[in-house]
Amino acid sequence: VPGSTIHDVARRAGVSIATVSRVQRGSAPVTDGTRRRVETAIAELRYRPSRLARGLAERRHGTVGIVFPDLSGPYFSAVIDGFESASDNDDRGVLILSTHGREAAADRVRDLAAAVDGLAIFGRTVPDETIAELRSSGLPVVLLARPAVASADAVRAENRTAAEAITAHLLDVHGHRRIAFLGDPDSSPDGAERWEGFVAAHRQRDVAEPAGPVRSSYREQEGYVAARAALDQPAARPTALLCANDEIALGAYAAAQEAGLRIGADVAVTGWDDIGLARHLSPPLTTVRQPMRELGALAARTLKERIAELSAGSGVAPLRRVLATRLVVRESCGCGLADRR
Amino acid sequence: VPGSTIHDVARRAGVSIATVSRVQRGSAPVTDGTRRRVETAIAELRYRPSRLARGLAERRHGTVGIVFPDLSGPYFSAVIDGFESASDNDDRGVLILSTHGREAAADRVRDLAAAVDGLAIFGRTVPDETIAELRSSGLPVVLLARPAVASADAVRAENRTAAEAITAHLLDVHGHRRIAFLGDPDSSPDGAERWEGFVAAHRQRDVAEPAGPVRSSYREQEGYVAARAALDQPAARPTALLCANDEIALGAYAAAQEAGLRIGADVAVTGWDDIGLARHLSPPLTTVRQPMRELGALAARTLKERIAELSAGSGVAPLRRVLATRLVVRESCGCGLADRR
DNA sequence: TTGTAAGCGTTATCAA
DNA sequence: TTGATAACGCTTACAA
Repeated sequence: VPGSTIHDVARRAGVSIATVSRVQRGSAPVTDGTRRRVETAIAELRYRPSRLARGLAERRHGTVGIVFPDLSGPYFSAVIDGFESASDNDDRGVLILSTHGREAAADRVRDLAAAVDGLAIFGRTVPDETIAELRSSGLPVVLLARPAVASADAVRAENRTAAEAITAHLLDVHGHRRIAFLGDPDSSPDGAERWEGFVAAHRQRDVAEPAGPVRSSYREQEGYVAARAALDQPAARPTALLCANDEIALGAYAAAQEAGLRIGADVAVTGWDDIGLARHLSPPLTTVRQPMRELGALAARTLKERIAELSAGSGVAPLRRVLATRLVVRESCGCGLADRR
Repeated sequence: VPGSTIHDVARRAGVSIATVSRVQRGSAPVTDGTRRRVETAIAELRYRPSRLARGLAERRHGTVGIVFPDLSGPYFSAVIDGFESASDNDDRGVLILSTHGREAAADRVRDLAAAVDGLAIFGRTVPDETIAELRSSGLPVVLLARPAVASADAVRAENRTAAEAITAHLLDVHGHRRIAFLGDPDSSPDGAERWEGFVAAHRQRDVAEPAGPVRSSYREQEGYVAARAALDQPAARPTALLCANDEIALGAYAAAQEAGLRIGADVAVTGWDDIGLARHLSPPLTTVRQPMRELGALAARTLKERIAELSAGSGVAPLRRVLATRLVVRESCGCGLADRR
């Protein structure tokens, strides 16, 4: 019985559509007999209320959205996983959008915004003004891995201190004096903060200011190219490569091996994220672990709360949450060299 | 001006709502002057038609859905990426749902079905009858990595022949006679077919029938446990581990190393999927590559076509598409041992 | 406890 | 070229 409506059910059960509505959402008392008749009709007709119609009447979509710059790679996948899991408990649909780095993103995001009760927005996918606009229309928005803006909530993972820590490790423990930063401070807020921490660690010590970043997107392929370029400086070849994420580090592994350099011994390499593969590499990758799944989950929970508040009508200050990250020392930095096979 | 409606715009522009609708969707000719007034009003009010209302009137949701058993791991993430990319070109929202292996899945899927114009369903997330029910309600459904059912379209990657090929490689090239299959034929159609190919390869040759599968989910952790169990048979320790996916193989790597076995030399290990990390392992993993991103993209394109046909009203036979997979021989099977560092 | 009817914000059909 | 107005399928006062 394809696409039966509330009217079909009402007719079949010999009641009004109001009663059907009451039965199926339990919003008001209904006599046992009536309820049974309605339930039977619902079952027989396989009736499911139209989400569109219900949403229109209730003035809510029953969905939340999440916007990414890109969907590939373990990082985003972990965030989605966390976001979906947390939303799911709340029986909300999850709409997902990737801007694919396009410029026309703002428009698609506005489109998406018109289809959800709340929106999580990642990094630099849309300009600040779009976010402000969304907020001013009353839509709950939580920002991910991105500086706070307007009255939107913001959750992110700590970058600066961890970047200082990993740089310090290279500088102090292993005595490196020429470390190259592989990544792009301009492409993402995360990248910028990691770069800052990197520079700060140098300044806090009495060592030469580091050279500018060797630009690379977060992809392995570009990481490889950047690492080659960095390593191809006979005069001042860096002795360590601090990569802005693990995928870049992967590219660096390949480049180093090609150059006949042993990772850990001849050149140190570090990553960021601690994706699943990091500990399986040889040598295992020293990196910074960030709680990606938790990031997504927290965003979803925050959104849920805000949506609830909207009807409750309380006015809480925007959330600013920074999740802890932690240095994971393995062997690619040069630690535990003796253990290497 | 939060949440202005078509009426607000009409009032402001001094026209009827019908005219606003015509202007903003270009469905009928409108005088230049009128158009301009309406456009101005739209801009000033930042008007965006409600998707709910529009959907109700147009009888379409403007979204497609995709259902997974699980969202973690590189495999699903690649499929999502492909699916989203292909849907995006069509300006459709993508609703994503993970059943998390729960039994109550059917109900959530039916829920989701009430919110989309088409649905892609993965593996064994819902029972056949649910699929038939969905189809009979007229909803376009495409099945992923799953046997065809009812009138739903189905796309999947080839398993059996590839499983035969990789088993043959182990049997013929490397002369193994005791190969353990790590995975669970009962948990997914893919797993079942891989197991069948594995057994078939044995039967086609004059070798002993393989032992039953060593059960393992597709997770690294369980793969590790299964590999330990397999390797812990002093009497008849297998000389090769054929894993149902790369993550299980990862667990097998750990187990083998723990047992003091050199992978490739003392024990062969093979995987399935060719996830990014496979070639970065040491030794690099011999596996079967399947086009995961393409699988998702094809599902999305198929859905799009079916949805278009629905209004056009043509009645094509359900699609049955099997994407090619291919054996990727690296070193974990024992090949190129001399090159090993 | 149940029914009637007024929305919810669009699209689309008819007239004018 | 424009404007009324009837759907679209549901929720929810308000009456009975």
